[in-house]
This record gives sequence, C-alpha cells and structure tokens, in this order.
Amino acid sequence: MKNKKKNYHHGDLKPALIQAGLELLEEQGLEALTLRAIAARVGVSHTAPKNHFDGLLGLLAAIAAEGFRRHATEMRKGVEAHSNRVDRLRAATEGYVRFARENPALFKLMFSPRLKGLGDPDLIAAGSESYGVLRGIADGLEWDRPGPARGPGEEALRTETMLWAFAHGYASLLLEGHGPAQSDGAPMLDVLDVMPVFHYRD
Amino acid sequence: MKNKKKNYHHGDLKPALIQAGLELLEEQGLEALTLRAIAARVGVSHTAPKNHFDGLLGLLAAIAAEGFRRHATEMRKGVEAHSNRVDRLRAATEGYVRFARENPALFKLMFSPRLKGLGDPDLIAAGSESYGVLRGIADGLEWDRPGPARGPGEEALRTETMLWAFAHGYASLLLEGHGPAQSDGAPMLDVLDVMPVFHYRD
DNA sequence: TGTACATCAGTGAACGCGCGTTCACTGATGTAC
DNA sequence: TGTACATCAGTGAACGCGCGTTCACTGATGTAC
Repeated sequence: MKNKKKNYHHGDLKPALIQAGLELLEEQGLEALTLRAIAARVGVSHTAPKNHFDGLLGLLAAIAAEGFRRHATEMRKGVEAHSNRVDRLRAATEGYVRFARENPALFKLMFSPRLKGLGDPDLIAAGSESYGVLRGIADGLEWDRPGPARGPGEEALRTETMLWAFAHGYASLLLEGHGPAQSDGAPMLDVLDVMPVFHYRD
Repeated sequence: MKNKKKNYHHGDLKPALIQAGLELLEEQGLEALTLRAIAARVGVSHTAPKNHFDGLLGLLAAIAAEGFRRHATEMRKGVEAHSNRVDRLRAATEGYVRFARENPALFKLMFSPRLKGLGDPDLIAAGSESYGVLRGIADGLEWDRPGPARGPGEEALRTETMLWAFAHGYASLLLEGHGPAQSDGAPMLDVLDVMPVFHYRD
C-alpha cells in the first residue's frame, strides 16, 4: 500500500515535506527553501502543503523545530560519554559547533528572525529543549570570579550567557567565513582550544 | 548650483545612494534594501545606480564597507578613553556590541554571506580595519592558561578567536532575541558583566 | 567667444522571472445505515 | 454486503506582486579648435 504507484493521496505528506526541506537545505541552502521547490521534491503540487501547514512560514517553522531537536541530540551525544562535569560541558560546546558546521543552512534557519516572531509552539518548545541542554550542564559552573559575589541564580545566568555567546559566536564566525585568519584561507583554531576553562564551585 | 531644483544630473549620486541605503536599513531593515527602494529615496530612477555600482550587490557592498568603517570607529571611540590595556579591551568589546545594538540591520548586512563571496576590495579593506582594532588590542593578552605553553603568535590568534567569538555571539544573540531568559522578555546581562577576564602576560 | 561634438548620467517602458496565494475542481477514503 | 454521501487531500490554471535587467533614448556637461 505504501509503495503503490500513483497514489492520488500521498498518505504521509506532512513528514515527507519536512524531510524534503531538510534535504533541500543541505543541498542548496536557505534561499532554495520555497514552497514550490519543497513540494516538487516530494512530487506534489505546490499548493498541497497548505493542507498541512500554515503557509510557507508554518512549514519552515516545522523544519526549524526538527533542527533544534537534532541540535539537542547532537549536544547530548557527546555529553553522555563523560561523567566529569567540566568534560561534559566541553563535549556539549563541541556538539553545538559540530552541528552548526555539519548543518550550516539549517542552523541559519533555526535562528532566522522570520521565525522568531511567529510564536509557533512546537518551535518554541524545541528551542527550549536545545537551550536546556547547555543550561543544565552549565548550572553550577564558573569560569572566573571577577567583581562582587553573586547569588547562585545570577551566577548561573551569567555562566549560561557567557557560554551561549561564545559557542554561538564561534559557530557564526565559522559559517560566515569571517573568523580570524580565515581571510587567507587558514582554518580556525579548534573550539576546544579556545573556549574558556570552567571550574566547579566547591 | 548644488541646490538648484530639478537638476537632470544629481551631481553626487554615489554617496547619496549609500546614505539612502543606510537610512533605509535603519528604518525598514535588511529586506527593504532593493535597488528600486534606494533609488526612489534619492528621487532617481531605479536604473540610475548602474552608472555607479556593479548592480545591487555592488551597492550593498559599498554600504557594508561604510558599516565596517563606522564599526571600527565605534570601537576606537571607547578605547581611546583608557590607557590601561585591559580597560581598553573591555571598551572595544563594549563598542562592538553597542554598534550591533544600534545598527542591527547594518550589522547583519556586514556579515551577510551574499557579500562575502563578492571579493569587493573596498569591503575587504574595511572589514580588515574593523578586525584590526580588536586584534591590535588583544595582542599580548590572555584570559587563562590551560594546556601546554604556546608560542606568542599562536597565543595571539587564540586570544583574538576567543574574543571575536564571544563578542560576535553576544551581539548575535542580542539581535536575534535568542539570549538566555529573553524568551520571557527579560533583558540580557550586560556584556561587560559576562565577558571573560583578561590579563597581561608579564 | 562661439560652435561642434563626444561623453557622461539619468529616463522610463518593457521584459522575464519566481514567488505565494486563490479558486473551482476532483479523486480517494471513511462512515452511516 | 452494498450504497449514498460527507469529508479529506491533492490538482492545475490563473493571478498579482516586486524584483533586477535590458534597451533605446535624451538632457547636460566638458573639451577641442
């Protein structure tokens, strides 16, 4: 039944469109992600997605949500191989950057301002899941102690902010080709060789 | 002569187009930056820019180059107020982020992949000028000493990479509204309260 | 000082393109009886 | 077991939109003599 030729109804169009979008992103980049191109890849008319998504933006949001879920998985994968908390943090950071390197167009889509204003619940939940990985690991860690003492809540937020800014910035520079020394084609220093050293407050 | 009404020739069209582009960016964002819109703002037909720029991309490159020059200026402004090297570095970082906050669309254009592949010499030079500010200030500074000892060249590259990743990531999260705690509308922690502490190697 | 003429800078109509959306439709499926 | 019918999912032609580019043109300017 599933492989019957020439079904008038596709039968599984919604996930098929998301999958096609992910493939298109990888092969042709963010600008190629149009309703017509995605539908054509599935072999369906370009008006068919309207039955499953709220226009192009709805479909893009679903693709981005899947991206955040994979992003979270990529970070967790490295984390679970370590028990030491600092090692776990380093593995998560490495996963953050690895995901961006291996899925550059998807990474850009995930952080696209077009989707931010949409308020799509699935996308928001997936984003929180991804943020939660870094957040959970960073909690209780510090990397230096400048300034006055802080409450544990503020200290945690500070660590998260530092870590996200660094990981996100490293990934962005990498994708944009704007990193130090990259103008002459040299590779960027490895992220683990550059990231701050964190320690666990006793 | 300059203010004569209804001049057939504009007389100063090239810089006027760049200025109009900067204003459009500020008022309507990156997506509004089309040949037609820029030309209309100057009061000229939308084919006129062809006489001064190599199509839309050429004009965008000129606008981005002006952006990098202002970016460099913004960083230098804070730097010159301090003599202590660590303070100078912090001021430069603050300038980096302030520029992004005050010119979000221009900042995005400057790092747009569309322009990276263009190879426009003026744009490359302006980018290098901006990079050079952080690079010059970061040289000789470190923020910790993990791992084996390094040569001074590699250590400098490491400091630059760390600093750019952090500043660029902080600015990006800020613009995208994806920072920690921002989903519930809370402001991000100040960049200076979050950035790593650098010290000067004796 | 005047004239001829080449060059420069801007015009505006037309073009082709790809986009998302709308709309009337139709084939397939599921359900009530 | 069969039939009627509502609903669902996909079709394909048409539409309007804004875009950058092309093209023949024209008004203004500068220069040679």
